[in-house]
Amino acid sequence: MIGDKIRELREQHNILLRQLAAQLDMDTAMLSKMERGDRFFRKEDIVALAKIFNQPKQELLTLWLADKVLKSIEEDDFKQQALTLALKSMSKTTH
Amino acid sequence: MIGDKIRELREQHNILLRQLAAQLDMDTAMLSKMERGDRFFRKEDIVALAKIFNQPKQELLTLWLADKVLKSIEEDDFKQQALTLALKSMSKTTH
DNA sequence: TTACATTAGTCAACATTTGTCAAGTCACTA
DNA sequence: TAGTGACTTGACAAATGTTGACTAATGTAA
Repeated sequence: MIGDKIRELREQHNILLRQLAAQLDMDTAMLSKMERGDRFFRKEDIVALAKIFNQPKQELLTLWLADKVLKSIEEDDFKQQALTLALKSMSKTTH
Repeated sequence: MIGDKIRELREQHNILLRQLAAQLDMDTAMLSKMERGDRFFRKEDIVALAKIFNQPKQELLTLWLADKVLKSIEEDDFKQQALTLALKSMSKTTH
């Protein structure tokens, strides 16, 4: 999800994995895995990427977080209800 | 959240921590922490608890999962948007 | 083939979570 | 007051998970 987005942006900008990886100071293999959803981006990387591609930081971070959420409940049924419940319980405590 | 629920059920049934812990084959200290939200229940424990207290499994698991979700995004802004997004992206892929 | 981009696999270092134990608090009451 | 039972807490090691670096494999175009 966030990986797809990053790949899309990278391709639009005609940048190679290796080049982008260099900009983020990470291993090419690592970035490949991240784009493919095998590994997670670090938050700082997302921020850096927003800058590099001139995207609203919040949009990318939201995508990234949503991935994290989905991963945390991977295997389960009840996902939907749990998310809905989490959302509800959040709006109670967050002003 | 799920912890509160379990504690509530346990007290309604007049069972001691130590007794319930024994039924779940775990340390009393552990169960205490779980009820108080310091530690996570394992999924199997929730299932066992549903049986013990004669509750709909799904209801308890949903509470439990929601806790997991909330924990996975603890520190962040964008929580709400991310959850909403996760929810959306889920309903697309889940039939 | 060669050259280059990407992906897959492995592994140790590091981080997080878990379970256990002992000591602690609290409320009650002999 | 001291003793008891229920529960909580903190410290720690063991178990488990995650990360990044590296190398090997695969794909692809010339």
